[in-house]
Amino acid sequence: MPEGHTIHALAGRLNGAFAASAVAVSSPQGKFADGAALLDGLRLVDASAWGKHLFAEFEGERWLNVHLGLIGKFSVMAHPGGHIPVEGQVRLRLLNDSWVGDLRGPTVCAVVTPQKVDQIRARLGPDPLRQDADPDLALYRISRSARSIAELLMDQAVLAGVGNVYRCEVLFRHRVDPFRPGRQILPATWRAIWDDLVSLMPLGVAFGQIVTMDDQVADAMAAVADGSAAATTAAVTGARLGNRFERRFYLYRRTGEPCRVCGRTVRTQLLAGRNLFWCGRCQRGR
DNA sequence: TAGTGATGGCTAA
DNA sequence: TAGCCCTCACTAC
Repeated sequence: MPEGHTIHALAGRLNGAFAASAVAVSSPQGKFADGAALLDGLRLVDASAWGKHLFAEFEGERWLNVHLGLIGKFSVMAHPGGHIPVEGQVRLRLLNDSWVGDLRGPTVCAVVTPQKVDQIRARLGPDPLRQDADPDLALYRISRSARSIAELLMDQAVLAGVGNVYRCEVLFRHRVDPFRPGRQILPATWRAIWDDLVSLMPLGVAFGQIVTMDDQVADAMAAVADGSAAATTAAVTGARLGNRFERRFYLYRRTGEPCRVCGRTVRTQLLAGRNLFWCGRCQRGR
């Protein structure tokens, strides 16, 4: 489920398991053998996320850059010691005395220089999950574009970390017509969308699932406020996440079903190669 | 049990 | 625009 929240949660898990320790790095599959050799035995300084990119800094200014793409998985689990069997195509394995991290099916897995890290970050838009994000930079790009707001929200150079689910759901939450050109989006509308993402996406990180429906959002926020989320602990121990809330959205993958607000049939259309879902009645004129 | 689509994005053409 | 990565939940049979 790799939208940005997944990668931020992953960075946290990697830090919890490996930070400040020397890590045995290998490539059981063999495709990353050269890169693994460059990192093997080095100490992990810090892992962080920017949008859907993961950056893990090792000592000696060597950075691991991972992008999960659509089907990639990176599992981080506690292990009892001894031999840990390899299952499937493990591109990268991180290992210390207590933890094992197995990466499968990524689009990107590379050792890069600090300069390259800067280069990748420079081409990404602001990430609602980062403190240093500047929403005005995204607005600048949106307000000068004739492309639809639905396309712009998915363009990682405009906004980093949002994928198809958050895109569909946040446009509905603000009743914005997904086909409206960026240049016709009011700054106040953009600001409301941004602020909403800043509220919603940390819930995705905390619970390991995308939560966008008002009732679930309220429950999730209450759980975070009283400290009972405990998702970080669950993540580090390898417990299964994403089961706390029923998987339920306003629109995403609900083609043909009634809109939960007005009852009109949820529509879908391929836009820039991805399925867009929207309500033709609720999302008009904004 | 086999088949399919997907919460991406890079790269070659 | 199509292929690649080659996982995993879900569906149809």
